Amino acid sequence: MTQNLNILLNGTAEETAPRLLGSLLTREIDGQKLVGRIVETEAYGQTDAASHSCRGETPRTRVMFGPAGRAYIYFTYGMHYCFNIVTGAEGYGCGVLIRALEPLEGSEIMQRNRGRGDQLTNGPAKLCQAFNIDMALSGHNLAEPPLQLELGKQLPNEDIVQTTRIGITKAIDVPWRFYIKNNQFVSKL
DNA sequence: GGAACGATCTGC
DNA sequence: CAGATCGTTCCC
Repeated sequence: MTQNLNILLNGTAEETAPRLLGSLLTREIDGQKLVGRIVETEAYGQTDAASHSCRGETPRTRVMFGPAGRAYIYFTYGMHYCFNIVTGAEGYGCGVLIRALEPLEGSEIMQRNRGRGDQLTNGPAKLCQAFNIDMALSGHNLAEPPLQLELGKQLPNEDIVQTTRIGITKAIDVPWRFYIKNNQFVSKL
């Protein structure tokens, strides 16, 4: 499994982002298990004005420049966490933001974590709250519990929509957002 | 030291 | 559409 991740994550963020669609994210907390299927991703590259890594390595972005297959998590707007999968070669800062999941297992716990019964994982900060992902998991190796990535088989191109990214003010024309066509758990259509 | 600004979400 | 709310970055 670890070897498997390395093969896929060797690519750049924009190569990897569409291939992560359909993969599973498993979270274990207090003996409970949460599972979600990745349905929306965004790529952030090193030479990308919208990326945290574009000005080089800083204390905050250090994980992005580390080995692929780790979790780059950041805190934003004074209250939200977002979760990325680091890709690419060590020393090259890029990653894939996970924007939405389809809940497959443990949705009752996700509801409790979210404090509501709907909109559990259809947004980057929402899914972090549902999966209890915060800075404690920064740099975590996603081949290991308690947060694991299990690669799915690559989806056919006709099932993937490619478009521009959301919520950014720089490089707004770069088409590095990918989501599963007709999936109701995507954050925004 | 200080100010500006978020890869967002929620409720009005 | 504005407010919440604070760490990071950059400039003086």
